[in-house]
Amino acid sequence: MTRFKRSRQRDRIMSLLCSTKSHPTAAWIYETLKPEMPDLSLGTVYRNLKILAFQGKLQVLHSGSGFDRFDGDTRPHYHLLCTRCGAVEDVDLPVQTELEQKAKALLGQRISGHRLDFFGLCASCASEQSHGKN
Amino acid sequence: MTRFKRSRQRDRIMSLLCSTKSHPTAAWIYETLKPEMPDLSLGTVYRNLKILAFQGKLQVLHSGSGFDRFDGDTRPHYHLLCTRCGAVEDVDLPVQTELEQKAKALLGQRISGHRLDFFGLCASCASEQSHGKN
DNA sequence: TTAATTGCAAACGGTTTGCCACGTT
DNA sequence: AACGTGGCAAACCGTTTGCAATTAA
Repeated sequence: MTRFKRSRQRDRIMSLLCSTKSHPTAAWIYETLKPEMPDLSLGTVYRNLKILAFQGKLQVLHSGSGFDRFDGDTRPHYHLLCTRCGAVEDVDLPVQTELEQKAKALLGQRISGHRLDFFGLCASCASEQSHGKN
Repeated sequence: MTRFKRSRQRDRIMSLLCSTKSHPTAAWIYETLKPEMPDLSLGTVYRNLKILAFQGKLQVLHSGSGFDRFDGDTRPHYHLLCTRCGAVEDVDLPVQTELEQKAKALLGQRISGHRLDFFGLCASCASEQSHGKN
């Protein structure tokens, strides 16, 4: 795993990730690509996601709901985790750099980053709820 | 699972959790209690952690490092996730309520909470590193 | 030609669960 | 007596991995 060769599968996984804002799971990527790549295997999806993460071309999101999600947007940004359906939505709040300053004031210079996740309802669950169709 | 009965095992798991700030894993709890409760099983530890979480007597921390950690301190507070050894440390930064206000300004009233984790070195890894004993 | 990549299926590892005996109320 | 709980072991499920065949460079 030192010098990577290109592969159809990896290219396609990356382009799919860049074309969506849905922060997909490995299973969703697999199922989405399966029709156009009938031989694709789930192991290949996982292997390539790992390589792409290692190359810094995607972010892994450990949402806590059991399975990981993957984000083709590698810029630091925050997320909303839907407490109803598990979806992940971007929150376009500027990165709050002062949080790390405050933490450093307490713990010293050993902070290297932070993650901030909001909990609540994604757009679609919120609209369903307000329409009373539970 | 409607009306709980007390049990030796659950009481002990809870008291152990309250006596430590180490945010233990289920496996650590199991191994720590095993000497004094030789018949204890890991399944029982998991079952009781789940019940205690349901009762709101502990917090589950999805650190993202594979296994969950459990926190007997149920007050909202922040954590430092050690990027070297996986340990979890408390960060006594007051809860930043304005973060949710800012998020609500962007997304509307569908935010119900947030979690903020810092990444960096725990106290013990930081001191090892500064002493050059890598 | 050489070494990374793939598909497949088996293995992994943290967590959950079915079963039946036991303990609590 | 009624029913939650415990121990045990098997099942679960997202993810990883060993292997032989394929493919990129």
